[in-house]
Amino acid sequence: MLMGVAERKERHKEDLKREILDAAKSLFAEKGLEATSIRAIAEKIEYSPATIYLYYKDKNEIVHALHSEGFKLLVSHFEVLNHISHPFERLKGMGRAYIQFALQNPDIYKLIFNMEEPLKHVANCFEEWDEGDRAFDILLKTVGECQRLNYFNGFDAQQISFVIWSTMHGLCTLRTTGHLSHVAAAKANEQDIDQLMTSIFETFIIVLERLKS
Amino acid sequence: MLMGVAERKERHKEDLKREILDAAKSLFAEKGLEATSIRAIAEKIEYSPATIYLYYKDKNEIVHALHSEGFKLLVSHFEVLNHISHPFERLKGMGRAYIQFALQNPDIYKLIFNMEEPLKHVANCFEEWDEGDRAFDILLKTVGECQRLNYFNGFDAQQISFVIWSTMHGLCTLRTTGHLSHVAAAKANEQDIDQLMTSIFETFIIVLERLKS
DNA sequence: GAAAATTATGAACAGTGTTTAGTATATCGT
DNA sequence: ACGATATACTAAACACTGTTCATAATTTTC
Repeated sequence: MLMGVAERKERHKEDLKREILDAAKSLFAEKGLEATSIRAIAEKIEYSPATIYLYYKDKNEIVHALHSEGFKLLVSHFEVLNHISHPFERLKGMGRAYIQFALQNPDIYKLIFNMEEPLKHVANCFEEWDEGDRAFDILLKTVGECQRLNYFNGFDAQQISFVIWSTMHGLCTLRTTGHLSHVAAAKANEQDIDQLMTSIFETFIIVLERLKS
Repeated sequence: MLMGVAERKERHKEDLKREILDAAKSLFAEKGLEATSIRAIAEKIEYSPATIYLYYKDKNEIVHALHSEGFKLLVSHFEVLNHISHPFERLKGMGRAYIQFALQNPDIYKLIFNMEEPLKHVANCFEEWDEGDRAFDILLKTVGECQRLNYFNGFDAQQISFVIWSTMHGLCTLRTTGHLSHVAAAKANEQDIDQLMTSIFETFIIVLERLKS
């Protein structure tokens, strides 16, 4: 077999993996995770269901591929903010990026955070969540830099980082599951739900700012 | 038909509903939500799968019954704290109760919060989430009382309530999905995960206390 | 005890993820 | 160019799932 041919086939193979992933992503976004069948993905890319299994071991592997991709996207959103020199301003930017990511990719967000990962594969887990750890490290580092400017005085950087992550994650989760909208509606708060979310975020920022001594 | 007989049958019917619910709850806790089949529930109570459908319309109705029960349990955990006169102490108690509830009933917790409710039934939704709204109202009221003691000065009670809910919910969700453990492990923080969670909670309490003017 | 109403079920339907045996297709050495 | 070989693909089946429905068993009523 010629060298070039092998490459072309390899490329084609990668292309099909991408096609599968894209089809899966769009169907997940449209119908949800559980409601999307392998057969539906296969039909979308005009292949037999069995073909999917030549490119991905199972449905979980597809989910994890999207998981990994989603995380890299989130981290890339963070890295854009590196140019902001003031760490607290950067922290604010990260919060906004986090919210934006959750709102723009609600299904990927749920995929990443709201699902207990299949405990099985250990090796994979490490690889996947390296991204997660990196994201947390960026947060931790930023909080540390803030402390040198007298933010979060007297607090442990890691603890504060966990609190911040919890708050942002909780807010996004309540939003994407619809619970925020529900309670807001019950409180006759008819304003735009995203505006409510933004104002909650801003309140949180003010809370954090008050921790500056 | 005698009057007493009708009552007895009605009681039996209620008993079987309970049996189904208990079987479902234990199986959900053991195997998870999606992994538990109607057939498995039926086998556990030693009835035919079809029988389940004489007592519950669908699997969703079973889930919602547990949902409703779980919420009432949470609210009851809150109401025990009514005797605490100092509102901020009561708020702390609520936080602890919330965490305890999430840790002791992780599957019910996920059921309530981490699932987008089937959008279908409107009437049901209202009933179910009355409990949710009540829980939020209790929080809101407590925050309001705190403000009269100069806590959260200059903040809107509703906004602060949402921030508090977000933080607690985020913390519990990160815990029950295993993400907290993962990142903590990566940070070589080998201490007990529940202890970590408690200390994050305490840090959050200190943050809130700093908002007292 | 017979009739009527209630309660329980076996079997089936349409769907799921996944495996396998077998078929096309493309590449290879000659 | 052709037969052999390796690759890519798929139809069919398996063991599940939630759910329905006609039928059977049981209980209650008269």
